[in-house]
Formats: sequence, structure tokens, C-alpha cells
Amino acid sequence: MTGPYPSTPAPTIYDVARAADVAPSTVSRAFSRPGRVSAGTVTRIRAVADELGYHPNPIARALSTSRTHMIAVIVSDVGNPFHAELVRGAQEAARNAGFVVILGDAQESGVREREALDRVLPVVEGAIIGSSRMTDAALRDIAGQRPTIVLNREVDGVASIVTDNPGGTRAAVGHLRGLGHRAITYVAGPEASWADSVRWASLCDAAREHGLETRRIGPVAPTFEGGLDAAAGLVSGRPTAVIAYNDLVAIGVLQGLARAGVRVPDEVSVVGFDDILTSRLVTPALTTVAAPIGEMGAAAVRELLALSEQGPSDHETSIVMPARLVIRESTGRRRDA
Amino acid sequence: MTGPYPSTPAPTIYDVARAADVAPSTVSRAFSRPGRVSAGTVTRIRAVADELGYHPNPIARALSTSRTHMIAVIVSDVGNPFHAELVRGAQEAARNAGFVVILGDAQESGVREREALDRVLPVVEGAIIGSSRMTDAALRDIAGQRPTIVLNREVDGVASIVTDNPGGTRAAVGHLRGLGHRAITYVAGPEASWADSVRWASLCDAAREHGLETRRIGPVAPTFEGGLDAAAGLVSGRPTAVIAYNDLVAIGVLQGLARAGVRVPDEVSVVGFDDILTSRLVTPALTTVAAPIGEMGAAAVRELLALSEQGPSDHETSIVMPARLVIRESTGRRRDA
DNA sequence: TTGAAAGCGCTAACAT
DNA sequence: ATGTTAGCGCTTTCAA
Repeated sequence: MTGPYPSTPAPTIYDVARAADVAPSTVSRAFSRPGRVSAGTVTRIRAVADELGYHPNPIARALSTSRTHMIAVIVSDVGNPFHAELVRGAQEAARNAGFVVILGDAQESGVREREALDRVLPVVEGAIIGSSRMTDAALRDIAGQRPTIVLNREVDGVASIVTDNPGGTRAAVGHLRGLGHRAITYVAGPEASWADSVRWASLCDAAREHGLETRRIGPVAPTFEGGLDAAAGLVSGRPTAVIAYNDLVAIGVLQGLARAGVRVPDEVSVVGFDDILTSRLVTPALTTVAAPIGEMGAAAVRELLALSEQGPSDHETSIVMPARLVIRESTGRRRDA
Repeated sequence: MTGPYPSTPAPTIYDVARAADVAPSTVSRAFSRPGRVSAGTVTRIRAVADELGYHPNPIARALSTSRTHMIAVIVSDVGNPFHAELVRGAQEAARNAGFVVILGDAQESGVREREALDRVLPVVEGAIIGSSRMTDAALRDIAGQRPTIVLNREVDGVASIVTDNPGGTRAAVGHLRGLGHRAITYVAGPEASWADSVRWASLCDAAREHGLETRRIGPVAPTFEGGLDAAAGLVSGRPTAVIAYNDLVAIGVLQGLARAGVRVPDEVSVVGFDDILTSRLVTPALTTVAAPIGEMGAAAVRELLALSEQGPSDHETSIVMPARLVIRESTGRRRDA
């Protein structure tokens, strides 16, 4: 029933030019800079174009202007709600700016991340890299080829957007301290994760300030399953408070603990990072250090576009977005053993 | 610190040709069909190219071949875990096939969906449209322009991939029936959703077979909030069993019911559709009609690529993937009022 | 304001 | 096996 695709070759500016009795360049102008063509001519050309079903060919346009109006958004796993939300924010902002997003999924691998980047970089005007698993050097290399924004990561010489991990962690530690906890166990995420190191370091700092002890287990995968794995170690370790690398891991911990018959928050308090939607839905609802996920994605796009307009500066900025502790039901007063 | 982007214009086949002392076309062949160039020449050219830092320009290539190696994946909301997973599956399959995916988010609006499509269609070799909110006619129009696969939707003349909604629904109804329920309330999703109509229709059929009554409330947004809204109506309606448009809505219902002090599954049983990760994590864990989400995305890509190779056929196929009922904790024996 | 013509980087006949 | 030569569809000087 349906006919072959472009049954007849798509009309070009030449077709329109002929039909409107003007030069091809005038048709081109009519679409790309209508200001440089008399109003009357523009309307006539547009009319003819509509009739012919003409649409500028973005590829041809890109070839001669070297502007594709595409940006790359690379995340380590779109299936992860945190990334999905990030992508959503970025894609909406991009759309509003007249850009299209090419999505890359690194599947938690630095190598694949690099491959994805190499694959799309030649085509895009810039890249946003979320939760990179690549080395600083590799990231700098990428940033040298195209405007680049890294998210949840700070790299010397590369523009970035991060959340206030130290502040958020401090709030979480203070909260736990206020509930009477004396020691905190951190469930570590991927070793290649910058956020992981920062969170752990901030936790150590904050704990020291508050005179608390810290322990650390992991690393585990930044997923629900990772948290489940960690729970096993937690059951034997008997901590009263744990802070997990992110919400997914924290939720896995919650579940693992529940399966082992450990009660949260009665026996152990659990805190996560990010505040993904699911965190509100589990039982007990998760206390977490919330990040403005969608806005980060949108901010990344804005920064990227700014960067590509003004060109790279000597000192790339690192924007830090606020993090705030959202207290729910997974944390409670320490109960004596 | 970081230098301007492409400090020096990127090398082209001409630069390589000159340096390797061959014709530009030979360089071109060395990259696009190495088989048609002597092995020695190929290695020499590649060496020179590497040295110069040459990389084929995908845009230029696309202009002359009219093959962009890009496909569009349009979903109504990437923030929705169902779509995120779909996108993940599609993006991975695309990558494996040497394609890149352009992501579009319709934000639950048929108009935006159309805009996104119009924007990207000229650039892609095909489109995958998940949970479309457009009309059949509009979809057919799109499918006439480029190879297209619609997901979770059946449209005459357009290739599609759907889950076995009737089968899944029947299983759910049978399950509920077995638990002693005599009436089922359906919480409807978006009116523009094909899955919604099919699920409701299947529910009616199955209920009739089993001699059960059906009621219907909504429509509500296909989100957690939508479910929360629905819960209010549910509390007054006093059904003993409800089937929701999808998991997110079902989870909202769960939560709303809990807030109202209604116990699940003791007082009411709740069933969802899709089996997103979160469904396993909420309390009580959600009984749901599971779909192979990621595989659907991957299958869509394969079908799309096949479609674009063999050209459109008269009768586009509709692939139906299996749905299976996953029984968890949100359904239970009917308790007398 | 409009036209003529060169060129963006690559592929694809057609020759040799 | 390799070179020559047109384009692909658009933008952009440069002229008129």
C-alpha cells in the first residue's frame, strides 16, 4: 500500500529557483537569511517551495556551513533513571535552542564511551558527557576537538557541571550524627567515577569534623543489583548508618537488608544520592542528597552552546549546582545494639 | 590552556592523496571499499592518513551517498523508565549495526512529536516511534517518507512491534478471577494511546469470558502522579481489583491507596503493565504484565534496518512480542467487604 | 536586491 | 588497480 519512500527525488533549491524564476542563490537566501531578500520575493519563493514540497537539506547545509545543529549526549547507561532524567533535560533544552541530540550509551565502559565519542564527534557541534568513565587526559583530548561539558566530574581545563557533593554529604553526615550515629559505612560505586571519589572524600572530611568513624565497602556496580550485593557485606558488618554511592545502590541495599531481616531505619539508616523518582516510591522512602537532575542537563546544553559561541577560554568554568538533603523514612535514631 | 577547537582545518582526502601520491578517489576507496584498492596502497594510505590525523567526514559522505547512518528514536517521555529502557535497547542495537541514534522527546504531545519528526526525518535513514500520540494518518504520512517502525501501536500500512496485550490482559484477568474477584476497575491512560484502547478492550473481552464486571476511570497521565490522582476516585469507588494502564500509574495507585489507608492487596488488588524496574522495588511489589522492553527496542532497530534495505512491502508486518504475567505482592484473594 | 560561480569533502561512474 | 571528472544540495563571495 505504502509507496516507496522518496518516490520522486526531493526538490532542491534549483527546482524551486526554476519554478519561481529566480536564481538558486536567491532561494537559498530566502530560507537562510530572509532579510537579504525583498519581502515579495521571499513570499513568492516560499509559496513555490511549499507547493513543490521543498525543504532545505540539512546535510548539504551542514557541509557548506560546517554547522550541524547537533550535539552529543553521552551517558554511561540510559537505563539508569538518573541518566534518563539528565538526557530528558538536555534534550529539551537542545530542542529549544534548535539543536538535535545524538544519544550515546557507554554501558559503563570507558572504552565504549570513547568509541561512542569518536563515532559522533565529527558530526556534532559539541558534546555533553555524563558521569564519564574515561581518564582526565582522554576527556581533555575530547574537549580539545569540540566544545565539551562534563557532568558530575571535574577535569582541569574542561568545563563542567557538578552538584555540591561536599555540601550534600556534610548535610547527610550531620543528619546522621544528629540521630546519634557514631560511624558511617560508605558503599562505593565504580572506581572510575569521579563522584564516587568526591563523595567518599567528603564523607571522610565531614565525619572527621563531627568526630565520626568511617568505613567503606565495595566498589559495586552503580545499580540496584550492586546495592543488593553490598547488602550482604553490610549484614555481617553491622553498621548503624550507611551512605551509598547513589540512590539505585541505596535502594538495592534497602532491599537486601530487608531480605536479610534487617530493619531500616530501626537497625540501620540508609542514605543515597541523586533523588531519582524511585526513591520516593520504595518503602521505606529513601533519605537522599538530591540533585537538580533535569536542570543539570539543561544547564549543560546552555553552557555548551555558550562555549561553542565564544570559543574556549583559558580557564573553563566549573558550575556547581546545589544539593539538598531530602529526609524521608530510611534514616532514624540510632538504636543501641 | 585548551586551544581553539579544530586549530587547523581538518585534513581531507586531497591532503592525504597529495601526501600519499595517489588520486583522491583512491583515498576515498581506501576508506570506503578497501577491497577495490591494492593491499599495499591501502596500508600506505592509512599510514599517511593516520599521520595527518585524517578522518572521513561523515557529512560529506552522507551528502554524496545520501546515507547518514542515523536513525531517529522518538518517545513520548524519556524520563519514563519504560521509554528509557526502550531507548537503551534501541541505541545498543543501532550501535551494533553501525548506526547512531537521534533522540526525540515528544513530551506526551502529538504536536511536539510531529515537530520532532519533521525536524529529524530529513537527516535519518529511518524512525522508530514509541508510544505515538499522533493520528494513524500522520503516522502513515511519516512512514511514507522514511522507513518507520511504530512501537506499542498498530497502524494499517505501517510496520510495528507490539506486545501481546490481549494475552497479557487475559492472564491478568484470569489471575484476578482465580483470586475471587468479581469486578475489575481499569485506570485509563492517555486517550491518544493505542495501548490504552487495546488494554481496555482486551480487559472487557476477558472479563466477559470470565463473567466479570468492568469499570473504568480516568484518563489520567501515564505517570506516577496520574496514578495518585486515580487513587482518589478508587477510594470512593471501592473496587476490589484494579488494572492500571501501566506500571507507573499502578505504582501511583498503590501509593495513593496507602496514603488513604487502603490496604493492598488485602482490600484491593492492583496490576500494572510493562514491568519496569521500579515495580519490583515498591512495597508491595507490583504484579504486572511484563513486556520485554529492551528487546522491543532492539527488535525495532533490526526491523527498521531490514525495512530500509528491502524497501517497503505492500503489507507491513506487525510483530507481536510475548507478554507474561509476573505475579508479585500487589494482588491477593478478594476479601469480603 | 539579485545573479554567477566556486567550493564544502566525499562518492561514483567512466576511463585508462 | 588507479585516475578523471562530475556531481550531492547548499552557502557564500563577488559582481552587477
